[in-house]
Amino acid sequence: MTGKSPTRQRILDAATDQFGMRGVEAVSLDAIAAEVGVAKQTLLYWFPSKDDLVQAVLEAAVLELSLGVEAAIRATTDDPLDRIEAVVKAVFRQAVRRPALLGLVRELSRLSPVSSDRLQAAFEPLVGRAVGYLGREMQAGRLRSADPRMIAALCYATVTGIATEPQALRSVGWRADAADLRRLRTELLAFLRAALRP
Amino acid sequence: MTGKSPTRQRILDAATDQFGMRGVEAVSLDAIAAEVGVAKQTLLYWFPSKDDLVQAVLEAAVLELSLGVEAAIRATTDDPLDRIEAVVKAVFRQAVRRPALLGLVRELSRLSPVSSDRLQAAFEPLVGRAVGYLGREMQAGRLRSADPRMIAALCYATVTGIATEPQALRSVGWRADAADLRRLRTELLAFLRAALRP
DNA sequence: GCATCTGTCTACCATATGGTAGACAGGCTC
DNA sequence: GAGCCTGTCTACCATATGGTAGACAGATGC
Repeated sequence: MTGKSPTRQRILDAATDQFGMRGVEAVSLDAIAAEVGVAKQTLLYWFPSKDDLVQAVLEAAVLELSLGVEAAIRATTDDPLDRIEAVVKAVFRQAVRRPALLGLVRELSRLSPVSSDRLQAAFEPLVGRAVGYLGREMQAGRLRSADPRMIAALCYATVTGIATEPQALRSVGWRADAADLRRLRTELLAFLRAALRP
Repeated sequence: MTGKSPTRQRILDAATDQFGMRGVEAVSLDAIAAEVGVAKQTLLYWFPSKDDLVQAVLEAAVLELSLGVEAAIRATTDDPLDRIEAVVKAVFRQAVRRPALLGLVRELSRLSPVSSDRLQAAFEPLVGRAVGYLGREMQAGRLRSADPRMIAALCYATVTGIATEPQALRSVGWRADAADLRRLRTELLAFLRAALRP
């Protein structure tokens, strides 16, 4: 009943990937079960309904993202631009390791208002800290002065957009290999630095 | 058989909205028909299959976006930052008038490789012009020098992210009313100017 | 007046989907 | 070794979905 069953974990992983890449409503329980190599009823044994599965996926994803970001923040200097760079790199690292993670956030935010509220509540601590931090650094003159909530939104939109739209980005000539991804990350960091410098 | 039937147009509009907001696979033909106030068979009369409807929606959306952007470009000065601002404003205007338009692009890019290729082909002319333009302006020293393809990707990701994720943005304190949207657009323009200035 | 065409509808159908009921195999307790 | 718990499965079921077949009402042409 705890979270330690390997079957449960494999279901969670597969669901995260498929939900994030194709959308929650577009993925059937059968599809997830087939990918795991298990009967649908096994899946419903671990997660009594699709909604339970979605919620479990959400919690795991938020935890994973939060831990990665917090670790990145702790491991860097005090300079806000360095910190932001560290966070972006951490998010990118996770997006590479598991491309569906950030897409999942968007998918979940579009389901029901209930689901959207759950998502917002789950991310609130992380977001609150980020907005507070940006505000203080702006006041201290170490970042271009602006509305910190809006800047957080812009950074979020840019990073998420880049990290989750490989298909869409192909239409602007992006090649979707590792080298291009690295160059894109480099450009993104330069872009953010240029936009945020005081 | 031409595109002038009002019923056909209403179906197209409703499908654009629903596909863009909820995802193509998550929207049933019955749901679209119900919103239009028509029987599903009427829908299948105008668009023989769901895939036909998706393709028609794609073509109409690309046309609409392209026309708006081209008009904005023609109506502005030669300064690249002004031009970019005009394009962003045009895209925003369309995103406000029809919130699903940009979301639709992302949804379509995730369906099948076939659909993704159609999308890329449809946007190629517009994107090609934009990348060429950015490259020339960078060479002329009127924009910060960088890889124009990457910069196009970043601008696209930022604008699309902002314009299509109102739900997700609520988690960073965005309020989703008209005033907040205007402030967000203002910040976005300042952000882009700061990032692109030579 | 009558045939044809156009646009919409009702009646179905095969399949897929989320979910229920319950069988079964293996291990644990006593 | 009898009973129970755990994890997985097969067999169903009600509903929703994309799509087909064909009826019907009104306009058009001759």
